[in-house]
Formats: sequence, structure tokens, C-alpha cells
Amino acid sequence: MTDINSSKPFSGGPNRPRPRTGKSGGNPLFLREEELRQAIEMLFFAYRDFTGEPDKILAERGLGRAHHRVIYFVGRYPGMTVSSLLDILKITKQSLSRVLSQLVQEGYISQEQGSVDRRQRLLTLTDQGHEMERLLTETQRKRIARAYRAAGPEAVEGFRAVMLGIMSSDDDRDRFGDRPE
Amino acid sequence: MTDINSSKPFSGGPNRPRPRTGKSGGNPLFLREEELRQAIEMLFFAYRDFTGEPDKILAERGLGRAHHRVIYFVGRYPGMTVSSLLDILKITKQSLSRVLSQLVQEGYISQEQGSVDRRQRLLTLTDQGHEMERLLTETQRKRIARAYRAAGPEAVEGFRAVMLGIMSSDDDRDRFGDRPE
DNA sequence: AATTTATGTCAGTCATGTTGACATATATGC
DNA sequence: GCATATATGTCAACATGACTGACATAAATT
Repeated sequence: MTDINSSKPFSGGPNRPRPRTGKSGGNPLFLREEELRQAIEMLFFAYRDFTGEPDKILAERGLGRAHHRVIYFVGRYPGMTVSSLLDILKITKQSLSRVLSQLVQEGYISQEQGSVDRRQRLLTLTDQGHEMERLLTETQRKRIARAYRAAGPEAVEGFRAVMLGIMSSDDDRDRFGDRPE
Repeated sequence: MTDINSSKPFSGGPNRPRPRTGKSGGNPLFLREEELRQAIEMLFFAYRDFTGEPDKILAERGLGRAHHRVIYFVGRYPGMTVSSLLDILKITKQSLSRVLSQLVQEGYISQEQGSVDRRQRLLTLTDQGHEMERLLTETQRKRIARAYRAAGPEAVEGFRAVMLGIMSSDDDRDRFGDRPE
């Protein structure tokens, strides 16, 4: 076999596998089922590619996706507390601890005692942290910008509405309450 | 402190962290930056919740998210080959191998020698595999259905357009070429 | 007959998540 | 002031799922 087809799965030929759709032709549920499955797959493919570039950059520096998340959200909410971060990421304190202390140690994040509640360690990015944040987020911002531009403003509204609907909690939806006017 | 606020990060008070937006007020790039960051975060929150329920079900049965992906795509493309699966998942052969052989051993997936190319192992779900696939996918289908219903058909079109734009490769976009009419 | 392809496997490593227990400092309620 | 709750950190042990690199086999292709 030449390699003409090898990079394209299911690229043709009599034995090309076809999606299994469960119900048969005229059933009105058929389309709905197919539509929903496509959404499931789109989420998988889009998220896989969305995280791919930052993952590469991180790996070159001995960091992982978990570090990216922490850097991202600390950059987004400067002075946030550890518990806020735990609420957002929905991982355990121990999982965060490992990642966070590494980031502090390697100079990406600085901790400062809270003035109101002195038990809190308020988290902020160092200059190095900001630089890394920009480097990582830039790839994702470009990707989204490209998709938004290609799809148009109405599509963007639709995308946002569906994404909000997919989330489980109102608390998370509320983060997006203030639309950019 | 009472727990009135503890479940809602940033729920108020003078010290509530605010998003850092980089550029200042009147800059037209400001809104764009905020809009793009919201998209980045929506992808994170939506995907986190989207995978949460299946992950729980899987964990109860000693399986993980990787098993779900394999079960899902084999259910979707019955008779698919191992290399097709590798192309879709974009993981290494070794990573897939462990997951796949466990699924075969535990009776979720059966392998059959290809008739055209006898090197191939064509993958299909067993009855038990189908049952598991339904169990797992049902939670995600319901979630998407709810989001689609709430957002409306135009929003769904927009969602699809943006998701396609986020993907890296035309090969993946092509999977969604045949719209449900 | 030589090469390529499809698949499988072994050994080792790393990142990231988990649970459960325990420790410390600080804040809050009575 | 004392008891309790909260915010944070830390230890040990473990599982999953990704990786690399090397090697093996059978079948297809050239």
C-alpha cells in the first residue's frame, strides 16, 4: 500500500467503516442521535487540539497541563486564594499542592499573606509567570480567534450559549455573566 | 466564617478578585481579549463537566477515560482497525495497547481478523461493550441534548461552526461533513 | 526476495489524579 | 477566653494514562 491514504483514516475503499447510528432510516430520533453524537465527537476533537500546542510547550520546560491551568487562572484572577483555585479546578488539595509548590519554587508564582484573612496565601504571577502565561495562552487565543473569525459573530453567540448549557453549575455559568458589551 | 460563601468563589466582598484583562478601558482590543479568554475558559469548564459523569461510572468499574474513548469510537465505527483508532485518538500504540487489551480481556471488545488484509484486527463491541457504551454515552448525550434544547437550533449551528474552526485538521473536520439533513 | 505495513509487546519513566491522616495558624462563635 | 471551624500545607501510598525506544511477527506490496 502506498502512503497516499495512510494519514487519512476511513479515506475510502469498499471496507471503509461507517458510523453506527443505532436506529434506522426514517426514524425522527435517528437524526437527533446522530446530531448528538457529532457534538460529543466535536468536543473531543476540539479539546484535543486546543490543548495540544500548550502541552508541547509545557513539556519542553518540564511542566504539564495542570501547571498551565494554575498559571492561567492565577493570571486571570490575580490575588486569588488557594481555595478559589481548588473550586475552579475541582481537583484535590494534594493534587494542586504538588503543582503549585513547583510553580512557586521555579519562580512562576508568588504567594503573599492575605491582609484581611492572614491564613490565606494570595497567589499572583511573577514576571516570569506572566511571560509563560502569555506564551501558552497566545496559542489558544489565536486558535479561538481564527475559529471566531471564520464562523462569524452570530455563530459565536450560539457557541457561547451551547457551552454554557453544557456546564453543570450556575456558579460556573455566572463567571460569564458580564458579556463584553 | 459561615459557609454561605464558601461554595461560591469570588461571591462578593471587598476583596473579591477580579479578572485581569491586560489592556485598559477604551482599547478596542480589550473586548476581544476578554471575549477570547472567556472562550478559553468555557472550553475548560464545559469539558471538565462533560467528562465528569462518565469518569465516575468508569472508576466504579476499574476503567478510565481512555477506555471510554476506545469503547465510544469502536461503537461508532464498528469493524474499525487499530491504526484508525490510533489516528483518531492521537496517542501512541503502547498507550492504546494497554487499554485495548484490557477491554478485550474483560469482554467489552472483540477482535476479528480482517478478510481483505489479514494483518488487521477489526474491532467491534460485544454485547457487554454495547451496554457499557450506552451507559457512558447516555450521560453525555443527555447533557448535550439539554444544552442544544436550551440554546436553540441557530445556536447549535453556531456551536458547530466554532468547534470545527477550533480543530487543527481538515481530516477531522471532514468527519462532520455529512450534516444530519 | 526484499521491504513495508499492521499489530503486539517489553521495560522503564513521568504527570496527574486519588484517599486518608495529620499539622499549623488564624478566624469566628458563644 | 475557649472551643470550633476554616485555610492551608504535608506525608505516604496508589492508579491511570500518557510517553520513549526497542524489538518481534505476520502479512502485504514492490
